[in-house]
Amino acid sequence: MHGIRSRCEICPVRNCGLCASLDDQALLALSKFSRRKTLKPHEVIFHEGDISSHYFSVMAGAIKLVKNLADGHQHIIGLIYSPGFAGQCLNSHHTYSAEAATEVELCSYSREPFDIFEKAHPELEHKIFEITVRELDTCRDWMLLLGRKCSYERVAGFLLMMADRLFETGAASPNKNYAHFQLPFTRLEIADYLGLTLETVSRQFSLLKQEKIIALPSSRDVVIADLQLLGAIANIETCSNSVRFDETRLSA
Amino acid sequence: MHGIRSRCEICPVRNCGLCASLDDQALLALSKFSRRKTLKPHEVIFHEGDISSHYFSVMAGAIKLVKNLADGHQHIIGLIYSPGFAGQCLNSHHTYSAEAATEVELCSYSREPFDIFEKAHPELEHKIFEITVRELDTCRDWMLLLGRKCSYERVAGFLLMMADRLFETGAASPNKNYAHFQLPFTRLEIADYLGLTLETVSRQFSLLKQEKIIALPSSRDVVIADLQLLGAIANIETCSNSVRFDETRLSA
DNA sequence: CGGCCAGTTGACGGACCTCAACTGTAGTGG
DNA sequence: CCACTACAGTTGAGGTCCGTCAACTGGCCG
Repeated sequence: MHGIRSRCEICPVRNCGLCASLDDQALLALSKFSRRKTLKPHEVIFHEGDISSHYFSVMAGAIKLVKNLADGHQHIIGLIYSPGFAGQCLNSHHTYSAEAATEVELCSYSREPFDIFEKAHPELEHKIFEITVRELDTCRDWMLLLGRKCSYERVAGFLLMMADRLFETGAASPNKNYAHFQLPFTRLEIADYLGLTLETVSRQFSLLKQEKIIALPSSRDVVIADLQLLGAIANIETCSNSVRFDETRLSA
Repeated sequence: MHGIRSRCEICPVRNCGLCASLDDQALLALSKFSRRKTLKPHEVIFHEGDISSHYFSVMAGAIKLVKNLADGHQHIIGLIYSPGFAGQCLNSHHTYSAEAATEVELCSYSREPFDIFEKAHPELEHKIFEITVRELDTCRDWMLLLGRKCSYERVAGFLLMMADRLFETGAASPNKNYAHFQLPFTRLEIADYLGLTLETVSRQFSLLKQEKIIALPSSRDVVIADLQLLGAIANIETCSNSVRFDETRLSA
């Protein structure tokens, strides 16, 4: 019991995740049906179609939400970073899969006791509600990207999102015009997130590099040299309106 | 006072919308800062960037959520039918616009009193939470459509969604293999919803018609002749894998 | 009748996908 | 140490789906 208690006290997301809404006493009760897990990249957390038996808090790292297609391709419909929450709240079955995108630390909660606990703690449900609303907002932004933007803009949007992560976590200063980070994804994963192929993603990386908007010391090592310009590209309204340097021009 | 009370009592969504979570007394309190509105198609409910001052219940008809692009194009990121809910719950400003898709009856609530009221009525927040979770689910399905499906599949998916509406509202029997309904949207609106152009939408309608999967007595009057087949097309995993009849084949 | 708008259909070009060859890096084993 | 494999990533060639532009049809209304 004491062990559980102290486990939560040193939790990295005690004050910013789900649990931030709970006092110590409630947290202790919650911890009784929670379990900590560490996963390696690509380990499956739950699978599309499975019965939803647990909820998950992301304490460190990131997980990806995936819809699988019959031909082996997949589409990534969401990324959840720490502090984050995943799980099917109303359905009995999962409508998508989840797997570790990086090395991940999770806190898993058995669904039934959690649901009961949640009813007794409206502040917890409110917290999950907040998370869901934000998720819906980013999901709708992504719909615009998938529905209306060309590959160049999509990749720019993706890199911008990655850079924003740095600022959110305080790992970089938002008023600077550059950013530097390690990509935790392969070109294929990025493609599956952007609705493109890995070749197209690679080409757009190369273009951005040639335009000196980014630099690639190695393929996973991204330096954004001009964040403002990248932002302008990502928000360009239509592809044809944008003045951009494509392969035909470069080869001319 | 009595007028307001009786107004809610005859409300078509009293027992299925937001208010279904409330007893008569709470409903009376809510009605004090609510107002009923009727809008014609294309009337704007709120605009992207505006301060969010109201929430809305959709009592009859449908509204569309829209992101506008600089070039005059727009992308429809969601449709909300009765009974439904719209409004920006956490942000101070709207991140998208909303307008009447059909003739619409709304119930609008001033945001500040509603937020206070909601805190005192967890069952209301729970209801909104439920609606948000479902919205997120359909949003993620739509991401798959936008990211991975070809125009033929998208249009099939759209028509299927329209048909599902009939079954949900009880206007048709779900075990039948056909459906018949009036489209409340122009080809352009459908295109803006599917991330296509109106010409492409029109072509796919024509293809489906030639395949005798649908019939079009008039352009807005859709008869789905083979719902199962339409469903199979909509869920086809990749475009290239699908055996479908395209223009090249038809012209051969 | 003419004007207007929604919708259809055709011709053409371009962006992206497919297939394929190649490079670079890391790991394994002789 | 080098050969060999395996895999991520890059780059090229060619084809196709869909967007663009344009002409045409049909219904509606003054």
